[in-house]
Amino acid sequence: MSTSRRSSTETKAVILAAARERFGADGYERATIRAIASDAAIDPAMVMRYFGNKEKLFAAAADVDLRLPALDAVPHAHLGAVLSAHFLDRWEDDEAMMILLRTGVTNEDAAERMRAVFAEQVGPLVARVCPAPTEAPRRAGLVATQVLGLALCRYVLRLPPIVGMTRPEIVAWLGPQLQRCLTGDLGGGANPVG
Amino acid sequence: MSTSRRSSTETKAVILAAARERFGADGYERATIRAIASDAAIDPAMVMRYFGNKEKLFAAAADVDLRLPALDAVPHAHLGAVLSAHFLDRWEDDEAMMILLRTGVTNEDAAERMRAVFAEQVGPLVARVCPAPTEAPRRAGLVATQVLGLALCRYVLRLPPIVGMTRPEIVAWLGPQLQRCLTGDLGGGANPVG
DNA sequence: CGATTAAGTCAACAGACGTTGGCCTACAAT
DNA sequence: ATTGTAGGCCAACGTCTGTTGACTTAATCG
Repeated sequence: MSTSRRSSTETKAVILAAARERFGADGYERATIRAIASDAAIDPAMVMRYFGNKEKLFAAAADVDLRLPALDAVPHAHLGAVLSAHFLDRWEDDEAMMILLRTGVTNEDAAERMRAVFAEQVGPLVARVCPAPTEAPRRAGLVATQVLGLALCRYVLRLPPIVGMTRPEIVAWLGPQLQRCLTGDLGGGANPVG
Repeated sequence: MSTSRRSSTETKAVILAAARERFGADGYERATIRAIASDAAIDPAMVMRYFGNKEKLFAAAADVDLRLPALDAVPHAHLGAVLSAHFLDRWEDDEAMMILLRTGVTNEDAAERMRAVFAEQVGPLVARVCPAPTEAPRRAGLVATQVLGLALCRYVLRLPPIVGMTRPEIVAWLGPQLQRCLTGDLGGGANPVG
């Protein structure tokens, strides 16, 4: 058993897993092919054999799907809460999210990918639930602002007060925030302070 | 004049300016000492002479002061608006902000620095204006969430809908957001959807 | 069995990086 | 004019990076 060889697809998967972990933890530049290969207990040349390139390996590792649920059945008043719980889930079990955030800040390809994710996945969803269709892109962008801001502070910068918040606390906070992004006043009205 | 030599402090300043630009544009790893020196029209060895280290050069370049105004005279209802305008100003004319954001995502030293900025500069300010002093750190963290989320999407990832917002539009949007971070309900109450 | 193919290793390349030490060269004081 | 010194340049070091090509081993098939 210990001397048997892995199948091609198997090793490819192992490499990809190691790559996701390294890219997510270290970002694009500091995640070296040698380190990824070492994590996968394999020779660096194998990585090149299967993925051709560091860039292509990254592209494969940073493939993000938000898996946004269809929100048609959800009452509009609960959209924010549902979305915030969903984003929190995705963020905590899909390393690709962290990869894109960590590398999108330095790498233009990753930044473009991030833009595409929000334009193609969040945009259409927002379009179906927001009052004026014209406002959909901006509202999707504001959702990005909220989600990425929280993820940045909690998972990347690890600001203690934000890390210290429990999951329900975050949902309770982020829910209304997202709700305002989706269906709230965009800032044209009077000062809504009370 | 063209053959005259610069003074020590002068070149040091030139190097620092070039370093700020490069760190801000490229992040820590991709901003090479050679490139910085080239921008400053100087030999890489000079950078070492004056700053000793890449790390020390970075530390000098990433020195951030939010220059937060004293908000004691501002009516509580306008705190969000004042703060959002101030942050927007700081963000657009101090490259150190971008440096910290770009590098704090990959570099642990920069992340620590970012944490310190919000704990030491935003924290005390929030403590003086928020209802319960115990909540100050968390509220400061939430402010960070808002400010960094917006800056990330607008200046780093360049999400088109967010880039397309005018300055007044942003202040009009961010103001109430910050207001809620400072004096609003933290999420303990009932569902505030209308 | 022998031959073919797929999976994996090894050693090395060329380039870029941070960093170092020695060598100029312009200026100021003697 | 001669020295001293501080600002600046050059060439090189050791290391790490992505990447390549030739080699070795295990499984498969005739």
